[in-house]
Amino acid sequence: MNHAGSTSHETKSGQRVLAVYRALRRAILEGALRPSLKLPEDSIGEQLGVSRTLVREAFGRLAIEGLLELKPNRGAFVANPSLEEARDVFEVRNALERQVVANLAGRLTPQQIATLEHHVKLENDSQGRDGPESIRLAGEFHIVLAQMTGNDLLNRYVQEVSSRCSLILAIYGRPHSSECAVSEHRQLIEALTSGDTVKAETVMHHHLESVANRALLERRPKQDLSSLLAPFARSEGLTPS
Amino acid sequence: MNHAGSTSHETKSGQRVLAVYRALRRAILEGALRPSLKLPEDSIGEQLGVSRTLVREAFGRLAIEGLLELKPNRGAFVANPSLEEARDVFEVRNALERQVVANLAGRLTPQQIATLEHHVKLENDSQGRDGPESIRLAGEFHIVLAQMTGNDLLNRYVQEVSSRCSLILAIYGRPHSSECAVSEHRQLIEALTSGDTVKAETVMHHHLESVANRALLERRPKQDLSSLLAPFARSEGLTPS
DNA sequence: TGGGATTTGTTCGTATGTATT
DNA sequence: GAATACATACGAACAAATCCC
Repeated sequence: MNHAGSTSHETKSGQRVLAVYRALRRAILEGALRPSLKLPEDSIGEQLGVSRTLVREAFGRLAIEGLLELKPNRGAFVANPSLEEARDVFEVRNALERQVVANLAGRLTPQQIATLEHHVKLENDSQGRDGPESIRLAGEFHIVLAQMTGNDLLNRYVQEVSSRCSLILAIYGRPHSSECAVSEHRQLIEALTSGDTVKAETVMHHHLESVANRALLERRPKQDLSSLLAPFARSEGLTPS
Repeated sequence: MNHAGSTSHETKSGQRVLAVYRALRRAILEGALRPSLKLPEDSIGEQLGVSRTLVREAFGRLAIEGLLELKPNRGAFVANPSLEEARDVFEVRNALERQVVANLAGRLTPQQIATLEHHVKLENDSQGRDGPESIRLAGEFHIVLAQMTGNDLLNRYVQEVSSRCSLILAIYGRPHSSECAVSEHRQLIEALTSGDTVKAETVMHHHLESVANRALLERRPKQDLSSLLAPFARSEGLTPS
C-alpha cells in the first residue's frame, strides 16, 4: 500500500514517534551523531523510514531535553554545551539528586535495596572492559534511584539532566571515567539503608562533585575543533559550519 | 489571502507556535480553561486561526509542562493534578529553589536587590485588591529570583514548576491565599543580602512550606464540579462537557 | 548583489484507531 | 457484538525563508 515498508509489524499507531525519539537519543548519547552536527529533517526521516512530521516532533522533545538545538528557519543541530552550561547542568543535577536521597533515606524496602545492590554488581562486572556499557550502567543507577522515589516529576527531571550529563561526558569526559564510581555507589546505598539523611546527602554531593570534576576539570574539551576554530574562522571572514 | 485574519501584523514565521503555546498557557493558568476540560485540536486551531499542526505542537509542550494531559487516541485535556501530584510538585520546587538561594546568597548586586525590593513593593500595593494580579506577582517573585542565578536550566525548571503550582493553586487554593507571602519575601531578600546561605535556605524552605500548606491543607478542592458531577451525569446517561 | 537550490514552516487530505450506539 | 461516528496520527504537497554560488 505504501512504498516505505521499513516499519516492521505495522506497530500500534502513536508509538512510532517514540521510536524516532529513542533512536536519535541513543545515537546522540553514544556519540554516533557528534555535537554541532546538523540534522536535516528530510534525511533523518528517510534514514528512519518516517516522514518529516514525526522527525519534527521528535526534534521538539530532544530540544527540550537539551540534546538538540533548534535554530528557527535554520534547522536542528546536535547540542554542543559549553563548559558553563555543563556546570549549570551539574548544579541542577545536584539539587535534584539531593532531594532524591532525602526522599529515600531510611525508606528503602529490602527489595529495593536488593535491586540497587544487584545493579552495582552489574556495574562492577562491566568495569573491566571499557566501552559505553560501563558508562551507561553508572548513569542508570541514578535513574533507578529517582524512580524509587515514586515522584514522577522528580523522576523526569533526573532523567533529563542525566541525558544532558551523558552528552557532556561524551564531549568533555575521558573514555573510561567511571572507575571509582562503583565504590561511591556502594557508599550511597549504605548511607541510604542506614537512614542517615544528612550523610546520604553528603555522600551524593561528593559523588556528583567528583563525577563533575572528572568530567570538567581533568580534561580539556576533546574533538570540539569546530568551536575552537570558530572565532579564528570568523575573523578571517569564513563561516564555520 | 487567507480567511482567518486573526493573526495581526503577519507575525514573523516560526513564532506562531509560541503564540499558540502562550495563549493556551495563560488561558489555563488564569482559569479560563478549567481542569479536565477537553481541548479538541480542531476547535482550538479554528479559535486561534491556526491549523491543527501548530496546535498539536503547542499541546506537546504544555503536556511536558504538566498543564495538559495527553491521552493517546483520546485527546488533550486540561490537567487536573491530584493532591499527591501536587505534593510531588512542591517537593521538586523546594529542591530547585533551595538551589536558587544557595546560588544567590551573598552574591546579589545592589541593582538586583533594588529590583527585588521594587517587586515586593508592587506585591504589597496589589495586596489590597484581590484578584489574579496579586497571585501573579507573588509567583513572579520566584521566577525573577531564578533568572538572577544566570543558570538557564535552573531557570527553566523553576518556571515549569511555578506553572504547575499556579494550576494547583487555581484548583486547590483559596482566592486570596497570598496574604502573608509579602513579608516572607522581604525576609528572604534580607537573608540573601546578608549572605547567610543556611538562613536563606531555611527561610525559603519555610516560605514554600507555608505556601504549600495554605494551598493543600486548608481547603478542599473548589470548582471541580465537572469531575464531581461526572459520575452522576454518566450514570444518568448524560455526557459531561 | 542577485538568483537558484535547498531546507524549513505550514496546511490539508487520508487512514487508522477508539469510543459510542 | 457490529456498525457508526468521531478524533487523532500520519504523510504529501505548498509556501516561505535561508543559504550558496
